[in-house]
Amino acid sequence: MGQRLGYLLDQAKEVDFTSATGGTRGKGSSMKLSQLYLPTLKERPAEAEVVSHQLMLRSGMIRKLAAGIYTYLPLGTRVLAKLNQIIRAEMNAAGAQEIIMPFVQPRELWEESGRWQHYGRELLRIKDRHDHEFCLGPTHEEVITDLIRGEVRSYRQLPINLYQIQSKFRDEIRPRFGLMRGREFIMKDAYSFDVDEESSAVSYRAMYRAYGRIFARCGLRFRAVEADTGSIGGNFSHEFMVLAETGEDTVVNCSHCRYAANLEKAEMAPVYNEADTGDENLSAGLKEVLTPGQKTVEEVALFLQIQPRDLVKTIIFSTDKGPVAALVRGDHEISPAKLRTYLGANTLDLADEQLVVEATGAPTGFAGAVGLPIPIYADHSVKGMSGVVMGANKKDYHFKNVNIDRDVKIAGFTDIRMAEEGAPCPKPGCSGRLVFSRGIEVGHVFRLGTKYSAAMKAGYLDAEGKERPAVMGCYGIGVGRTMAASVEQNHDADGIIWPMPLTPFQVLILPVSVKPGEVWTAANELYLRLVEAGFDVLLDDRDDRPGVKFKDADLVGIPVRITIGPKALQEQSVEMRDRRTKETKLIKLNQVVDEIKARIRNEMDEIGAALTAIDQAAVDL
RNA sequence: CGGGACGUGGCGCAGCCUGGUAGCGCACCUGCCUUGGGCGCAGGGGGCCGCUGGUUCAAAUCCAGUCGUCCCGACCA
Repeated sequence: MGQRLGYLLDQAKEVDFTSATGGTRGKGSSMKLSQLYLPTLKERPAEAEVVSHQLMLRSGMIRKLAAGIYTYLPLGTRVLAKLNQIIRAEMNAAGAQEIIMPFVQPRELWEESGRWQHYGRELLRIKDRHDHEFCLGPTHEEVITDLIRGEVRSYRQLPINLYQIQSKFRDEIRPRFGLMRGREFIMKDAYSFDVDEESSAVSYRAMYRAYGRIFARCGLRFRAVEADTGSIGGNFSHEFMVLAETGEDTVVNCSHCRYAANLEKAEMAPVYNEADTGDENLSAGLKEVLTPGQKTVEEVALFLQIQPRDLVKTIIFSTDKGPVAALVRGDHEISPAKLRTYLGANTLDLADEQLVVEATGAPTGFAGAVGLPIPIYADHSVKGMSGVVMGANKKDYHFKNVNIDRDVKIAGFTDIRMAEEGAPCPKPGCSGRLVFSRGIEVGHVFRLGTKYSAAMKAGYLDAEGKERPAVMGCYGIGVGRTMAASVEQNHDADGIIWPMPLTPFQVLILPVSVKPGEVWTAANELYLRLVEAGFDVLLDDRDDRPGVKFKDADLVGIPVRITIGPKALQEQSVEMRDRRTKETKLIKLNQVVDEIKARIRNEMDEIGAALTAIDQAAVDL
């Protein structure tokens, strides 16, 4: 585990955003490709499915050791170092302090929080030689809370915010997609402790803002969205999503206002059942109809010759507060996360067959809300529906002509359906529509409240001398995943395209020949000059054919490539190529430094503008 | 954990159905040649065919078990 300290080693320099040049301070770092451990792959490794995984393997950034466990090679490590540098700068600026907590954690701590039982098989448990039980830390709430409770006694010592950049281990059911979902992965995690909710909200806003700055400084296109808190607990959270076509998550945002949420959480302005079913007579009474073996909405709709929207689905869930039923229109999807939040339940799972039979008296597929003895919650869109079809709680039967208001006892109407693209924005007065896009979750901020501090007795004495639990927040960034997300967002058919702030090197010098001669001499002179000027420079001094070097250059994705060939050199010129735009231009040797500076400044100015926008935006959380 | 697939030189794969000599491309080594987009020619090295057991005169190939890996689902930074 000693190598973990390696994260502290930081060769990457701080990029100076304030300088007019947008360049870097001091001398740049340098490397000759012949000395660099850079095993590139021509072919796609069979194990890699997603593009970031393929490209990071092919470009020699990472190698797999076991399922979901990776080594970072020199180039990957350089990217990590730059990313970590940005994270540290922003975390420190936001008032957090860096620490390093143990990776191996004792069972007792996890029993105190109750998670030794609840965390499940994701928690990798091990025994030492004395048969004492430990786990590999999947997260560090327990350790940090233990640390704090030992030292913090007074409100005068709060607030405090501590963070670390460390490996975590989660024995994922199915690791996949390379760094996107590993079992061992690097995470930046921060924990804040405050005297009360109000102060905790201040800490939260500081982190929210810091996160925005971090991802903006990485040069990534991202969005902060409202999110569900899931099993970590708490009641308020945001996810930071890097936008990429290949993202696993759906990001919902408003076409007009700044509303944004993840799919399971996204709300819609209530739409009441505007579509009357037409033929059905409102006064018609309930009618039982035979629907042998017709279980799904599609089957029943087809069988009865109606539209799915004329049906109401009844879904049974088991929660820590007992079984409940949820009602949505046949053509709608339910969001379990919304229901769980609405109920204030800790757990909510789809009922198994046995519970469905117990609750409804019928096998799955025939559940209905009429006369159902458990609490029933319905989506807004169900309100006022009449003449609809619903399960009859009896095998092979459904009801027709159900009138919700008349026939069903609803415990509450609320928004529990999955948002749909084009639905009206939930913000009052906003006329926008919901738009969907794809994203990769790279950061998540939570307000935890006192869940852990209360359970583990991390309290302090307030001004009145009264013992109170500290109010916590926790804030994570998937560091390796952010790196992968950058590749997902920035690549083309030839390889990676690094954003300037994360790139392992800013400039690649590619002499067409390394035989003694003018080309080679010019390449070396330029190399020294660019390093002196402060750039991070890689020199491809390998004695290979130019084609090989060009292919590797594109694969690895250094943003600026300077090609030195005999013809242009006659004119005291070299070729400068922009990896992103593929623009190529001849520039004079004595212009190279200025041209590269301009190129870097160009990209940094965009980032600067994004930062300004973040700083000026109101954080109305 | 349920469903699917795959383990054959460093990488990508064929061979397996129909048992008998382990093969191709890339990479690697030597020499020549070439030098602006993964050149060309010649020579060469490297594989317990994931592992264990069974069937057989004989197993990469058939059978059983086991381990590993990947994909789809339920979970997550």
